[in-house]
This record gives sequence, structure tokens and C-alpha cells, in this order.
Amino acid sequence: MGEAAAGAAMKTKQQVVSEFRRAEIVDAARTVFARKGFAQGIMDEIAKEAGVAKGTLYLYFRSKTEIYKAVLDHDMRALKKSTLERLDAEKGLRGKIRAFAFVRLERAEANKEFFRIMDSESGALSYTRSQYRDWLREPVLRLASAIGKAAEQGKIRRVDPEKTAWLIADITRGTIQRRLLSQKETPLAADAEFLLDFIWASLAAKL
Amino acid sequence: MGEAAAGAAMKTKQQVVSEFRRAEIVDAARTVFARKGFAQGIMDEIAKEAGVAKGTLYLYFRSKTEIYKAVLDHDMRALKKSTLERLDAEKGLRGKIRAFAFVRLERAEANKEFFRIMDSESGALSYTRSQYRDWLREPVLRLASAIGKAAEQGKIRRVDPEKTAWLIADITRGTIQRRLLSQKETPLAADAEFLLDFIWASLAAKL
Amino acid sequence: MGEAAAGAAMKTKQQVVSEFRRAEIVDAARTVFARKGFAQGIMDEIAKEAGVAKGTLYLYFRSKTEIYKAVLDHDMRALKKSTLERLDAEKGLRGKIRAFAFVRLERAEANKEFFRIMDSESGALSYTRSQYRDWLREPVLRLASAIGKAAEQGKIRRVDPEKTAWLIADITRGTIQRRLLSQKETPLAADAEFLLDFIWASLAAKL
Amino acid sequence: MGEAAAGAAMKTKQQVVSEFRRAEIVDAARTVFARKGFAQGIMDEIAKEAGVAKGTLYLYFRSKTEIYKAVLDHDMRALKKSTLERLDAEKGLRGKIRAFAFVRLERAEANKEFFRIMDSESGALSYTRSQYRDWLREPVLRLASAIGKAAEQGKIRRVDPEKTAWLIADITRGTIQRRLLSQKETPLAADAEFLLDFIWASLAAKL
DNA sequence: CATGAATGAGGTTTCATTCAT
DNA sequence: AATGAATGAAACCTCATTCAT
Repeated sequence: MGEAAAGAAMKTKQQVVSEFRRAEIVDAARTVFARKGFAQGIMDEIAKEAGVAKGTLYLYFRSKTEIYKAVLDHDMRALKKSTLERLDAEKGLRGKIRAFAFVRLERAEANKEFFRIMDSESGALSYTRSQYRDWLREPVLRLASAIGKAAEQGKIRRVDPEKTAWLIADITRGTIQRRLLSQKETPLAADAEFLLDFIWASLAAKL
Repeated sequence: MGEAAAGAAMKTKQQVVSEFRRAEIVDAARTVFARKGFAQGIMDEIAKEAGVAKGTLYLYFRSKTEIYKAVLDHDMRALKKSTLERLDAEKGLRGKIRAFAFVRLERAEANKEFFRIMDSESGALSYTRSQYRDWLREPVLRLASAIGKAAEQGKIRRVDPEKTAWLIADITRGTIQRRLLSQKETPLAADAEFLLDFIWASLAAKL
Repeated sequence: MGEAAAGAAMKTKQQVVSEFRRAEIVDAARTVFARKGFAQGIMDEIAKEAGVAKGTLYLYFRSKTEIYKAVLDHDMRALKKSTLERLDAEKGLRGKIRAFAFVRLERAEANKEFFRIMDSESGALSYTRSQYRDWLREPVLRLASAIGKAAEQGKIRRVDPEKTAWLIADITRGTIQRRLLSQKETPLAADAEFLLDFIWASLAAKL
Repeated sequence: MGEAAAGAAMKTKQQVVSEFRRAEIVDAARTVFARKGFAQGIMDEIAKEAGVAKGTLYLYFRSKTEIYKAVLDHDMRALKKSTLERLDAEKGLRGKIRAFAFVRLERAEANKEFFRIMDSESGALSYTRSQYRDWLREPVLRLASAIGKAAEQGKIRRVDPEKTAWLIADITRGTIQRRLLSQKETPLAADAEFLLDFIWASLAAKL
């Protein structure tokens, strides 16, 4: 990369450090919120977890609520991005549905803390619950669009695409929750295949 | 009724009054927690809503958490009871599934406050989330049992009964949440029939 | 007093206690603010001085600023009232001027803490300084009115009544401040007579 | 100029820069303290106003309090110097009194920020109030001396020179405060002449 | 039983000061 | 000399719980 390009695209060292610190704080906060919830997740603990002083948190975020939002925003954005990418990478509807469920189950496995927050405290701030649906909406609608096309092409029976897509989201979310709560670790693939079979049986059914 | 019987079965006036007061407090708390969440639902507001002094709350409950638990306990017990009764009242599996979803959708409509708590703050206390699954478990298992029988009798295809029952619960819960969040009031029956069709198409599918 | 009258005029015990507690807090706050100023006068210290817990302060006042205002409001109201009464009690202009200065000097002596606040921190809140002039205005204007009449009647030379009244207030205030700061305690009457002579010499001057 | 002289009288470039920077900071601090008061005038804002980093303030001053003192010290010293010069430049007592009041009113006009600090927050630091009287003392005493002489010469009636001088200072200060608070801009000369007439009438009075 | 004033531990946030770069 | 990110002590304020009446 040439100097000019570098000058335009590179971040200053300050910016890099600053973003890194923000990320550290968000990580620490996710851990603490997942452990204690929003109300019990206190600033002292987040600071300690992040390895900074309490005052430092306020250099990067205006309030505890802002930190909480930053955690959700970051993780939801990533989840949405992953989901959309995996959806688009698949051709057929069956593949898309599997992708939708699979990517979310996988990320829930890898990022249990975040899903525990989503699952259990999303309503602590009136902001969050409806915000969650917003983040979910775009992937669901893209799935709905694929359902609509498949129905037109006679690949599946005629269903309301959007409503159906939301049901798929419901099943996925429920499965994730059960996995998070369950003691025994069932294989992810098994759960994924089970819900896919259930859904596909409904969609491909010849009545 | 004789004295002996009275001694065993009758409640003293004290008890009646006491239980009535407890119920009033639980009602007030439900309203407040639904409005503000657990952390923001403060004792002053519950007392005001219940029309008693704050100190009185502590005559009937040991702590704020106990009140919260009492709300959930009361409402979940009732929901479980209704669900089981309606399940048992139906003969066929299709009827049972419809009953399961319908009774829950209906009660969500009639008791929005409770479902809003369930929906958005169920994890405020570490206690709650797993407790919720426990209350849900018995109805789901009874539904699973019906699914198992129907499969044995060849009425539906062979599926894992318990897993399937949980999926039905997922779909029901998701539909309730969407209804609570949605601005426009869609007819309950339409939502219920849609999810029933989806589920039944899967179960009755001839592949 | 009859029962009916008592019922109408008497305060409930609650109200009496409540007002007493408010007064205690205001007294404590005056002491602390006089000692430390507004910023350094911390709530813990006010609470300790008042002999109550910190939280109690917030049962009676919404914030530290409100307490501060309450101190000023209470004392200024009393000072204004005293000044007006003593002004009205005097017939001649000379007597009125003496009364104006005297009552303020006296109260400054008896209530040094309050005057120390007024003197030294009145601008900590943008609110206060102009508010002080408002409290002072009415007594000054009444004095001005007396000056105007005396001038009309030829008792004194013709002067701008309001401007002159403000000068009298300036002299009074300055004298009070010097007394508060000074180590040696000069007799109040001496200071009062001195300023009265100075003012009167000016007003009664035949040039 | 020779080296030796230079060594004694000249400032090194370092010193010049350093003093210049100090002056910049003092200017910035005056602006901020006048706007917000001592407690609310925060170091961040002073640094921004001065166009330097916050840490730089501590290269030139040991603490916030030192900056505050430096502002007062600088401005009071200048005010005192001006006042003394103008007092000495006048021959007669009447001229000296006019000069005393006039120079202070003028400087208050030109340097409102400083006078606003003096007016409203002079007691924020226990240090300040008595310090203020100290700065004022010398001009007042010189005025008192002139009053004493005039009285001896029979130019005015016999009065306590020092007490009288303080009253003149009171009137001047009060007039300045009213001008700073007042919305409408009355001509400075009018206010000055009014207070001069009032004072002179008293001093020159033949009773 | 009922009350609600009082409590004080514990939370969030601010900001003067330090110090590594 | 200059910077400004980091610090953490200390402030304000809240609210679950207690207890004298």
C-alpha cells in the first residue's frame, strides 16, 4: 500500500488504541452483564474486569446504559452480519434455513455470554426488547423472501412467507435457549438437523 | 358444616384477610414490574399501587424478591393449570396442540402484564429463567406424551416427542411475543390457526 | 380556642414534626455552608450536623441545591420582614434610615453564619446573586419612598430617592462585612451612628 | 546593553515564553471562573479556553486554587496600582474621591469578568475574602489620609478619615455591582457623579 | 396489624491531579 | 515542555429494609 493510500485509510495510533480500549471495555461488560445482569452488573466490577479504573469507563462511554447498549449493538450487528452472509451463500431454501439456524446456534455456542444477556435481561431497558426484533428483522425478512420465491416455484407449499420465517426464528431461538440452560451438552448438529427436519417437513408437505 | 370440619377446612378470618392482602400486593407488583421491570419497580410504587404503606409489604413478604417470585409463582401456576386442563379436555392430538397454543395466546391477551414480565425480565433473578422452564415442563411433557401416542398409532410421522413438543412451545411463545410487541392487533384465531397449520403440516406430512 | 377552630387552624402532629425536621436541616446546612461554602459543604456533614442520616435529607429536600436555597430563602425572608417592620415602625426619615441599618447590623451579629454565606458564596449558584437583590429591593424601595416624601416636604435636599436608598444599602452592607471580618469587636451602635451621621449629613446638607 | 546588565535585567527566552503562557492561562481562567464560578469552572474548560492541554496547566500552576489566586492576584494588583496612581495624580480631595470611584467603575466596565468573580465568588476560598480587603486597604488608607488632611485644613467637616474612606469604598463597590447586574446601561459618568455628589454633600456639609 | 419516617449501604458519576509518552 | 489518557477519591443520590408509634 502506498503512502497516500495509507494516509487516507490508516487509523492513527490514537484511534487504534482508543478503539482497542473500547473493545476491552465492551468485552468486560459483556462478561459482567452475563454473570450478574444489568442492574447487578456494577461499574466497579466492569472496570476491574477490564483492568482499568472506574473513571476510565467514563472516558469511553457516557453511562452504564451506554456500555450496555454498546455490548448489544456490537454483538447483534455481528450476528446479523453473519446470518445474512450465510443466508446469501446458500442457494436453495433448505440450505438457507439450515444456514439461518446453524449460524445462530454456532454463535450462541461460541458467545454464550452475549446470548445469555439477550435471553435473560433484554427487557431491563425498555429500549432493548424491540431493538432486538429490529436486529432480527432483516435476516428474517431475507429468509421470508427466499420462502416466497420457493413457494412461487412450487418447491414448497404456499405459505405466508413472513409469518413462516418468524416461526423459524422462534424455533431457532427456543432451541438456543434450551441448549444454554441444559446441563447435558447435546451435539449442535443434532439439534440443528432436528429443527430443520421439522420445518422442512412442514414446508415440503404434500397434504 | 360441623366444627371439626371447619377446623380442618375453613380458613380463619385472619387467614382470609391475610391471603386477600397478599393477592392485592401481588396484583400491584405485577402491574409495576410489567411497567418498569424488576430493578426499576420500586417498593414505594408497589405499595402505592396496592394502596398500602410500604412497611405493610414486609408484613406479607420478606423481600422485594419474594414478591417478584410470588407474582411469577401465582401466574405460572395458573397458566400451567389452565394449559393442563385444556390439554386433557381434548381427545385428538391436533386438538391438543391447538388447545396448548390457544390457551396460552388467550391468557397472554387477558394477562398482558404477566406475559410482559415473562417476556422481558425473566432473567432478572438467576432463579427465574430455569424456574420458567420448570413451570413449562409439565405441560410440554404432557403434550409430548400425546405426540408419542399419536406417532405409535400412525396418526403422525415418527418424531422425537419431547423435542417436538418443545418446538411447539417455542412457536407459541414467539407468536405471543410478536403479538405483545406489535402495534396492530391481528385476530388471535388467525395467529393460532397459522401456527397450528404449520405444526400439523409437519407432523402429518407424508414425505 | 374551640374544637372547630382548632381543627381548622392546628397543624397535625405530622406536619409539626415535619416542619421541625426541615428547620433542623436548614439550621445544620446553614452552619455547614457558612463553615465550608456550598461546594465543600457536603451532604454527609450536613446530615451529621443535623443528627440525621444522609437519606433523611432527601426526604425533605430534593437536592443539595434545594437545601441551599431553603437556607437563603428562610433567612432572607426573615431579614426582609424585620427590615420592613422596623422601617414602618419609625415615623421620620432619620429614624427610618437608622432602623434600616440597625436592624441589619443586629441580625448580622445574631446570625453571622447566614451573613457569611450571603457575603461569600452568593454567586456559587447563578441563581443567588440576583435573587439577593430581589430580596433587598423591597426594603430599599420603601426606604426610597420615605426619602422621596422627605425631599418633597423640604426636610432634606432634593435627591434621586431610589439611587440614594441603594447607596444607604451599600454602606450598610459594607459596614456589616467589615464587622464580620474584623478581629476586634467594635460596638455596633458606634458603627451604626457613624454611618447614619454620614448619610444624614449628606441628605440634610445645606450647600 | 552589556552582558552584565543583560544577566540581571533581561529575561531569558524561556522566561518570556513561560510568563506569556502563564498569562494566557490566567486569562482563560478568568473567563471560565467568571462564567461558571470556582467550583464549576473545571480544569478541562480552562485548558480548552487557553488552547493548551490539561497537563500543561500543571506545568505552570500547582493546582486549580493556585490558578484562581493568580487571577485575583493579577487583577487586584493592577486595580490597586491604577487606583493609587489616579489618586496621587489628583490634588484636591474632591478630585481624589472622584478618581477613586471613577477608575474603579471604569475598570469594572473594561474588565467585567474579573469584577464578576470578585462580586460573586470572592469567598469560595476562605483565603479570598480577607485577601480582597487587603488589596483594597492600601488605596482606602491613602484616601483616608487625604480625608484627614482636608479635615485638618477645614476643607471638610471633621470625620473619622478611615471609616469615611471605607464608606466611600462601599458605595463604589455597590454601584459597580448594580451596574454589572442591571440590564439597562446607564452612563458611567452619571453614576459616578451621583455618588460623588452624595459623598461630597456629606463631607462638605455645614450643619 | 399497619404505618411511613428514618436509615445507610451501595450505586453512578465527576473531576483534580498524575505520569508515561 | 507538552500532552491527554488514566486514575481513584469523593461527591451526590436511591431505595430496600427496619422499627417506633
